Amino acid sequence: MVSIKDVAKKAGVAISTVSKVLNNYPNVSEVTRQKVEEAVKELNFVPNSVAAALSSKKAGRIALLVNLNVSAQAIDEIDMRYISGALQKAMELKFDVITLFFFMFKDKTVDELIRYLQSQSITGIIIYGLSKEDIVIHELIEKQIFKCVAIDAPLMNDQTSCVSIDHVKAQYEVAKKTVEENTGNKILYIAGKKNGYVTDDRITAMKMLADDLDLVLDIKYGEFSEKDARNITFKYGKKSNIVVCASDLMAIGAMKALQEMDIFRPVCGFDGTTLMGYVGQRMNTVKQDFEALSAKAVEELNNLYDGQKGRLVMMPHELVQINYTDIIV
Amino acid sequence: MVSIKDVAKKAGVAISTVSKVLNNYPNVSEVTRQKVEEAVKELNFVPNSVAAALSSKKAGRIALLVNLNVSAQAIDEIDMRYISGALQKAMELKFDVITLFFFMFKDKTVDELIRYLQSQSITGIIIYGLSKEDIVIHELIEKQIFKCVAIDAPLMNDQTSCVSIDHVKAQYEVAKKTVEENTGNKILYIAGKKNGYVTDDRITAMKMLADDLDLVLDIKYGEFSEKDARNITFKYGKKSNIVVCASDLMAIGAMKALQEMDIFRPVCGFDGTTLMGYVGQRMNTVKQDFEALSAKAVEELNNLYDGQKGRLVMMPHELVQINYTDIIV
DNA sequence: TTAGTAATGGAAATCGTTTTCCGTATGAAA
DNA sequence: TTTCATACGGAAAACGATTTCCATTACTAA
Repeated sequence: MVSIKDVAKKAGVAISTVSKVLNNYPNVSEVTRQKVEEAVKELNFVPNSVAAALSSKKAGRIALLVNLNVSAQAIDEIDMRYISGALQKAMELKFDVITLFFFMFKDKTVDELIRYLQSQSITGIIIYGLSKEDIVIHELIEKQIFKCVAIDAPLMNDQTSCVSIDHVKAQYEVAKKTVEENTGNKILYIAGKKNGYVTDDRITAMKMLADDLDLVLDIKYGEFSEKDARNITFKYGKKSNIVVCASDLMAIGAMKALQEMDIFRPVCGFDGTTLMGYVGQRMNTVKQDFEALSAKAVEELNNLYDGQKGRLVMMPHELVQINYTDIIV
Repeated sequence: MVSIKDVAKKAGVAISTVSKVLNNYPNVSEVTRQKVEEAVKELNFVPNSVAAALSSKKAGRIALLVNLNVSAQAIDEIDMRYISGALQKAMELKFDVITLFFFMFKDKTVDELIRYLQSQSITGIIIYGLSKEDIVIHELIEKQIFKCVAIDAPLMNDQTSCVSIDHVKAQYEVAKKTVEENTGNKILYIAGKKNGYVTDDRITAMKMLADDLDLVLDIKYGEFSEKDARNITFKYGKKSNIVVCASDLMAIGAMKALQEMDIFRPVCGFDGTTLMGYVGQRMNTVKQDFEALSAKAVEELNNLYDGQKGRLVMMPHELVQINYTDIIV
């Protein structure tokens, strides 16, 4: 294995000089820089990131901390897309990524979690799927030991940023559009899990809308699952004119229930996932670019490393109308 | 951060002794071992795995090398389950895992890939989603630089094991059952991607079955996607009595096409994914325990580290019959 | 008692970087 | 020419483990 030492020898400079070139330090003359870069190329040198992580506290080893939507018997396209977007961007920015799941730390204390992360020389974290009940993670963020970016959870401090779409606005818009395109003022809103940040935002939006358009709003909580939405729709669907769901998966569940009850109601979804392929009727939904969101999160983490203070980064969303045949054929 | 040095001091022994205790070396008396373990507990010491990886060539940093089924507009529950199973087991066995995707190394040479892995101090690899066309990965395996476990690809050498279900047997069984439960001898087999290891195994099975039961077999290749299966079924479904698919997702596509053509054909799937929830008709399928497969792969990698030679590890599968209502309600 | 061997613990080198700190060279200003 | 500041490059100490090799000690056998 070719090391920095070999490069130094070949270029006829000291190890430290090579390191400076590699990390874009200022105090290197153009001539030396050239020599080093040539040697790097000739030897096909790739720095050992493990060694770098060990010696440097600011080297970019980051953890992707994911809360899988396990309870929902869901097909987690969304998780996958978040992960993939983050990994791609991380590679681009030369971060090392370790993917971790919440369930791995069930019954662990913050301190245990911190020690684990430190044992991995991790200095930055990207979190998603966080709900208000995940106390340990919240404690972790508060301690500000690591640089942190939360996706879809409005948590900010000096070391912590948040990347998210405007869930209030998005939910408001998509629901408004659906209401305006149809008739009736009795809305069944199938919300997500209680105490989810996203859930609460969207409920806020629905209440605003109900106020603005003089709607009667019936809110029911459920997992982000087809099953829960289906059951809720069976119970309460008949009494309403329109069903608004907190996810596309839920929308499908609602549609299936309606179909089985042999009644029609406009249904509105959220997420814009490829699940849309399974939709049996036309529906409005909010399309999120999950890859872009998580990529942005990695970028923002990079900004934090560069000394920027934590902040809220808003990403755009898109209103789309889905029709079964649009997708599949 | 508490280091091995602190533990040594607290226990009143040398650093090397602590390391020996930690790694279960023989030459340590019971008394010393006790002292050290006590110190570890009191200080809440967790060894820094990055440092370990740097100093030791046998420390367990492994890469999970995944070929995402991107082309298929698929919802990759399967990928997710593979990854999650592997991560869990890896954590149990104290491996560090880095998750990598094939597409990250597109247009890269083997040597570049090797250098990258070495730069990460990676010594073991788990691969899945490998097709016969992924030349670089095959070269990587042949070089035997890393310990390797391939899932669903029968590649073995001293450093390489394979973990898989018996795809020939499974495909044979599930198709046979479906044929026997129904009438007709004209089978449309919607195979997976050409040059997939799994695809070829299953085609072998179908040919055997055709021979044994005197069937007329029509084989069509496609991506593991709903769309491809749907299109194929549109074209060739009518001419056959039974449709056998290489995945559940494909089975759904086939069913939808049949539904749209307003004809009925028994359809048989493969995988036993939660996609089953979307099935509109009863179907037989092969249930794979993806988590168990990838967990086994990690175990097997561990065996390789222990000096075992590469080998083939067969995992069990299960024949199940799915009905829409079984799943959702 | 003595020699020889095995069990045990410790000192120090090593892994491949980063980073601090210091010395020298270079140039400009006096 | 001398002086001083600045730019540059190098030596060496981290980082936190593992591992080799050597020095004890303890024990057995003669």
